[in-house]
Amino acid sequence: MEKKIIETQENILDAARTIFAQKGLAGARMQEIADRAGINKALLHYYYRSKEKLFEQVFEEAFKKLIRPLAAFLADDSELFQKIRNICKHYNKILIQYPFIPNFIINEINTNPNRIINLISFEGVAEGKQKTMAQIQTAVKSGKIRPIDPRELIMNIISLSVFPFASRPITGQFLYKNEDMDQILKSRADSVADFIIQSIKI
Amino acid sequence: MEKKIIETQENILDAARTIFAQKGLAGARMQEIADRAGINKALLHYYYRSKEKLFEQVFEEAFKKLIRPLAAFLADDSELFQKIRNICKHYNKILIQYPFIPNFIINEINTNPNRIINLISFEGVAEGKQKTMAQIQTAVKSGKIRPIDPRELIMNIISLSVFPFASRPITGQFLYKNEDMDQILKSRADSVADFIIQSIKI
DNA sequence: ATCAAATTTAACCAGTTGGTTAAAAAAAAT
DNA sequence: ATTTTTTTTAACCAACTGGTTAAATTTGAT
Repeated sequence: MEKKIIETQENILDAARTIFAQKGLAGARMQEIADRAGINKALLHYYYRSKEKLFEQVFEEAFKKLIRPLAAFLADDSELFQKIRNICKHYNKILIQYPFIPNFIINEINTNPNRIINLISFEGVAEGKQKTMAQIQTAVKSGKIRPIDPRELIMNIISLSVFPFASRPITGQFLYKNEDMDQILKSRADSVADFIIQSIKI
Repeated sequence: MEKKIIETQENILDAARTIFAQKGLAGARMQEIADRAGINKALLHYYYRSKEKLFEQVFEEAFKKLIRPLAAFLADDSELFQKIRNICKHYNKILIQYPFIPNFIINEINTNPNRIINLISFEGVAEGKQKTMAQIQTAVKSGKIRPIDPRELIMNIISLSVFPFASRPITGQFLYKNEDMDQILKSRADSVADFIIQSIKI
């Protein structure tokens, strides 16, 4: 029995991820999620009491998928340039897999800013941030890299890693008409890190 | 009489911009838009036949606000570095004014990809793109800048200019707790251009 | 004062949506 | 074979939503 239960639960979550990411909380329909999961509405409510509960689970899971690895990379002991390469490579990999997460999160937090409250102060993300910021400042002082505000550098790394995926429906059309965007986005992994390092190194 | 009409129309559009940007097409309520415009629902429908029509107007207007200046800057004859500075400065200025536009557009195109069809092949944006891409390639060949794929450079410029605004509710919380984000985003205008130019110049 | 346009009031409607319920049926566990 | 759990069926409901209507009222222009 266990397997069937887990399978159904996973079918529901899969469907919910797709529908919520595409249409948001307000635009998603429980009936559509049920259809896509291959079950009926009654069973959907049997597993997840309400749309809101289902959404929260999907949302939190998606949020963690982005913030956890960031926290991990920021907290580790790699040398700065290597750290930058690691983050770029990892975000590229994870966003190839789940390209709709950034837009999904940004949009839903924009709609309901309260949602971020439960998720800040998250699993040592603050410590990692402090650590890497200190690392950047040291690199600046020792003359390893050009002067730059640490937070701005982190912002630039995230922007370059994430935005091309979030804006794909538009920039893909605008810059790469009908070409294989998957391939293009994949190939950015290394060049983005190079772009950043080139900018800060002396 | 004319003035009142225009004033009411503008009140409606203002309200619609705010509500649609915050909640999207699906999440917005006509009643809420009417309330915010200081009128009633009957009058709202008297001016704009349907939610969809009202939304289309707001959406198209927002889309143009981002794409037109991009097309203009890409098409003009400035020297490359100056062009980069121009785009960064202009997007910074316009996004300080309308910070919710990027997320609004990205999200709504993601929800309904058909919306982009009417808006591509837009006011010579393709020509501008070609022109600047050629300019970048020339700069690479002449040894003025390091080798880089022109489209990737354009993507990086847009990413660095736009993403900090789109992701503000999250990155603001994460990187700049409780600080004056307006001031911080404003101050990026020049440093972003420097960051890019530093990366590509020889 | 008169006329036309703008705005309000308030009731109404049909369709949709999240959610419930109870009984039956199917599947799995014992 | 019996019991328990999962799933379906199908009908139902209350709340909400976009949109309409018609009459009354206000407002501005002439």
